[in-house]
Amino acid sequence: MKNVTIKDVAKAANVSYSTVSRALSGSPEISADTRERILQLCKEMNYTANTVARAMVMKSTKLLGLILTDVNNPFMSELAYHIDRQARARGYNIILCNSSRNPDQERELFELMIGRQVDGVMLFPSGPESYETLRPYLDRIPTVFIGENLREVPESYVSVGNYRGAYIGVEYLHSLGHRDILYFGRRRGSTTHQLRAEGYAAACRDLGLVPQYCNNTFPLTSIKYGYQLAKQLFTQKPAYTAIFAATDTNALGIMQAAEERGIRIPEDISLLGFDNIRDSGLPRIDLTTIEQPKKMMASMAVDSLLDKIQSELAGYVHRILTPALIERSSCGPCPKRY
Amino acid sequence: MKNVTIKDVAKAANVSYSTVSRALSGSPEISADTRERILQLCKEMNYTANTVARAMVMKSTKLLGLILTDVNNPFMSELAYHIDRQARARGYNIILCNSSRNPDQERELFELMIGRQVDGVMLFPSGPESYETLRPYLDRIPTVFIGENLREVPESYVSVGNYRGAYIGVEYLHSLGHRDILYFGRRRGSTTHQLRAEGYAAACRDLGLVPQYCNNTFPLTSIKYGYQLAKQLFTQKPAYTAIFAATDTNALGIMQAAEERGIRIPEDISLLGFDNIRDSGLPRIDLTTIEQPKKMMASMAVDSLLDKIQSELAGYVHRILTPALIERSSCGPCPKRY
DNA sequence: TTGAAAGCGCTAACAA
DNA sequence: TTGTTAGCGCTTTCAA
Repeated sequence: MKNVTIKDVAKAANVSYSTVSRALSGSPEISADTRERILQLCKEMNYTANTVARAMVMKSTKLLGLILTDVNNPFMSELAYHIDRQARARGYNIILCNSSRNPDQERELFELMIGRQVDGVMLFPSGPESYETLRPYLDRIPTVFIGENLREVPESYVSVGNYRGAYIGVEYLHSLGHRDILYFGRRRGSTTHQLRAEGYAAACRDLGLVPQYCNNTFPLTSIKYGYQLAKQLFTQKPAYTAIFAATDTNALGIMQAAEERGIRIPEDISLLGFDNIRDSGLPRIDLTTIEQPKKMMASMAVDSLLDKIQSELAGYVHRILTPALIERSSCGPCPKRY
Repeated sequence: MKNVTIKDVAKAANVSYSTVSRALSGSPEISADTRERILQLCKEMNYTANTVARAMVMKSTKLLGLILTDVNNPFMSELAYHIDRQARARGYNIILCNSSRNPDQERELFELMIGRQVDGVMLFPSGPESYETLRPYLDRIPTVFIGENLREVPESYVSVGNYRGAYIGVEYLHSLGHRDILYFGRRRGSTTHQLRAEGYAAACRDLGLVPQYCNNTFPLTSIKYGYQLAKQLFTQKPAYTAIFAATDTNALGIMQAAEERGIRIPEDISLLGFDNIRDSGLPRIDLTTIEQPKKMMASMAVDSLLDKIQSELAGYVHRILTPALIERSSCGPCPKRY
């Protein structure tokens, strides 16, 4: 399994190994003749440049760390896919790690990334406190936060306009005739949730609606918790004709609870999600939702990070992408009475 | 952004840098005194060992390549999650790449992995021909194939018992009273599909059933193609009471087409899938299916690969895991008449 | 128990 | 245009 090195090629070509290096790097300080000869030889000998050795002297591994809470989450796996593509297009590869939403692991992973000399890291923070716990590392390695909106924080991030997304969601439901819209699943301690809830509240105010909430008291957001919350909610008589779920996962939980209870969507109540995870487009689910432009987020995250790496500037950039409404079949006109 | 090196620590501790190296590596050739002192100093100075430099001399990066066709596929993202966890538990990290089912990219990625000196690679092959096209690399770098069953090939792989899974699927439908079972979505050119179809055929033979097929003529398997196929299928009068879909994605497409046509599942026809992707457990979908034990596959893949790396043995291992039936709500007793 | 020195495969400055 | 050499940060002989 011993690989061919630059020296082996040099010996075979009867030149010094720096000449080989020049041929490979496309340096102009070499005759076209020898270059051709050497390149040819490299092919024949099956030479593959040792990226690790190069990284040592170049002080750049062309490796980017991607720390997600869980690739298995459909939102993040989509992000991961596009991040890989975009990074590769720019000559970088990805080291993927899952923090499992564990702040300790998150810290360990940063340590690990630094040891691995990655050129930068993209982080899907496990919570709003990640910024604090990772503070010591942030000026040791270029970092871009992604997904979770870290408001007022002097670090680069890319995120969707959560406030705006919630706002247009309410506008949409209002345009369908709904006047009593329940906001479902707001979770304390998540900046993203706060922003969405604020957007909802603002839209209600502007449209003259009375905000109603069903808050998520669980420590995180998942279909299961959404289901449990909704099950409880549905024991009470509804004072709303539409539910705006804080996330698609919440919406999926609501769907399940509604089905069990014989509540029809959208005939009895309209249901609007947020995120547009892959699941939401599945047959039988077909959830109307606010889209996070994941491909664009991935692009922006990689670009921001590479900018940061290349410019060595100490500054930061917040990129907020525009959310869009995806109309499917879970929202309908407001029923006459309930 | 300059990182502290072993030399900096040595200078501060007033020892040679090989002494620092010893302290860090837990070598016994050092007094407990100096070790403590140095370790303490490392902490204070925020020293993080440079893994790249270590890799050069150790000739091991502790990095594993993971080449998937698409992390965004729910089956693969689940695999990726568990592979990361298992690899990390054993001191390795993952470089993730997507081949997008493109054989050229697959080749390039192997080249890339070799250049990066990964200790081994796990490959979800883009097709049965991957084995051939990647042939030249397979003895340059330890490789384990995963997911797609490469029958009769002298390379290590981990896979599920596809034949067996299809067999128990038919048995299950038979036990519900079904006698006319359509096998849906078999695709030419996929070994996995061949094995499943053979298992189906064998079970039919053993149970005295007449096999019926609806083959997938598209170049790959997806919900969309499953839907198109099913839409076409449903224009004809059914001669079956149950459909065994070759994959869960096919089954999801069938569900969509059935819904459009007013065909109820499982009242009118029973539907059985294969894979147990995350989608299948979603509310409203709740597909009965044959499970691929993904966590176990991930474990086995990592373990097999590390075995191969450590033992330097030229042999290969095929690990075939046992599939299991996951009962949900898409299969029911055979209706009296149709 | 510690230090000195070689070397991993490569790039780049300097010489020829 | 080509060769020589130092050095990236580390591990590991070999000497002291």
